[in-house]
Amino acid sequence: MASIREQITGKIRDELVAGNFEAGLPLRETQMAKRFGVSRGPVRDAFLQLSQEGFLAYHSNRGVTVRHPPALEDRSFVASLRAQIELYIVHKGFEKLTPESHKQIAVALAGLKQACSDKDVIEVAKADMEFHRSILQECGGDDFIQTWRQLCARMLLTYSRLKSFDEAYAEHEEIFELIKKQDLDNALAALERNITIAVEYQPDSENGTDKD
Amino acid sequence: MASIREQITGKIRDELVAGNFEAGLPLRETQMAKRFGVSRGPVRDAFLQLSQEGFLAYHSNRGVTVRHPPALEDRSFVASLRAQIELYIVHKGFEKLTPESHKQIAVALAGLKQACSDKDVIEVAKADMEFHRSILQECGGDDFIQTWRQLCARMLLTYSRLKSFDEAYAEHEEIFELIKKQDLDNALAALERNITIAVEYQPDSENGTDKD
DNA sequence: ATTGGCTAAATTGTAGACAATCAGTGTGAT
DNA sequence: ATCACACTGATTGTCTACAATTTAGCCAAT
Repeated sequence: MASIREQITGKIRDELVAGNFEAGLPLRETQMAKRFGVSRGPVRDAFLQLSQEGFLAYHSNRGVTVRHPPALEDRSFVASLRAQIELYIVHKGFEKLTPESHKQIAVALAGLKQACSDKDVIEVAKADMEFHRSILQECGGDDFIQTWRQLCARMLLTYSRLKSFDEAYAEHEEIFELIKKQDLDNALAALERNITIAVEYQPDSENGTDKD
Repeated sequence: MASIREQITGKIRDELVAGNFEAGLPLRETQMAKRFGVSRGPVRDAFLQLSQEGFLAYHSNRGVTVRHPPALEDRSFVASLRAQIELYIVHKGFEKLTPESHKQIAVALAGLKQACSDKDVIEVAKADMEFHRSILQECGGDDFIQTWRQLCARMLLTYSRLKSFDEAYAEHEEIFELIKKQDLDNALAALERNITIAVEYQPDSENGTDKD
């Protein structure tokens, strides 16, 4: 069973991805603790972790605030870094994939399918990441997952998929099929398209960050 | 004045960079708390933060262990990502640099000079990072500094400069001079050389990481 | 009107005690 | 001999209370 800290971290992260809190808004330890019916300790830990993950900005003695999404001009660079990491890991670990690996990825893909058919944007965003994460995991990319997560966090703060749910799912299914067929080159190309295309023509225009 | 958590985090990080703890070694909250004469709270926070920074590996209910350095084959990729971030930020913020910015960077450079003349490897490593950090800061790269830090952490776990202290200093001084001269192209080239060259021909051969 | 410092409320930072969990060890049944 | 299971010591996870810090409002002095 997951610890309270992990549960709290997940719940707050979900709300941040969902955009329930506007950028710059301060989150109070007491407020969250009361809301989830726990003490401030785990909430504090969650705030610290989410700050490190890039969702919150931490200010000494003044608490945390919801971090602003990256500037418009930086988003494609973030996507580029993320794509490079995924391509590197998949390229490196492609050989090691077993039928068991495929099964794990298939589970994640099924989650995405469900989320898409439910038309639940937040669940789609989470399932999208989980699909990619499972691939990285199976390719033995543990060493880079933390950095990858940070970049994803930056992208998730502005998540708004342009494509229809059906198209979104189809893209990922294609990636999975190419992986199963062991067609490395086309799998990498499909991955790259999927990552970098999502960042174009974002409506949002906020920017900046904070740090003490 | 810095909070206890920040002080503890810094001290432990220094020791990790210094290589005082071998990879895989578990660090105990009680042990560190006693050692620094504080309660477990701040130590716990420090462990959590250092885990996110990439220095420690966190295991649910079982504490943290010193993380293994990246596999030999991955190190140049880490360096490449780090270089891309620095080049991107400097390229983007070069215009914004003011005489005051130059002053800030000069301070960091002076710190490096001191560390080099003291021939203190750990201090050099820290001053090296601080020099680069100050440049990124002045170029307005706050948004990427966290990710940059993670990559640096991965590199620092195997820090062992091949060049002499004098050469190391000279490289950074050159970067600074080119920045002052506003020679963007050569500054970027010098930066890239400085970052990517340091990673070649490392003796170490440890690898891997852990995650629960 | 503006600045400066004082006070009080809200909030984060730290300490210490207790609960939950895990790794190892020994014991007994098969 | 081997496996299952309870027990124990060590360690992390959580809670509550208290200390330190910041912020905002107020009042007096210029």
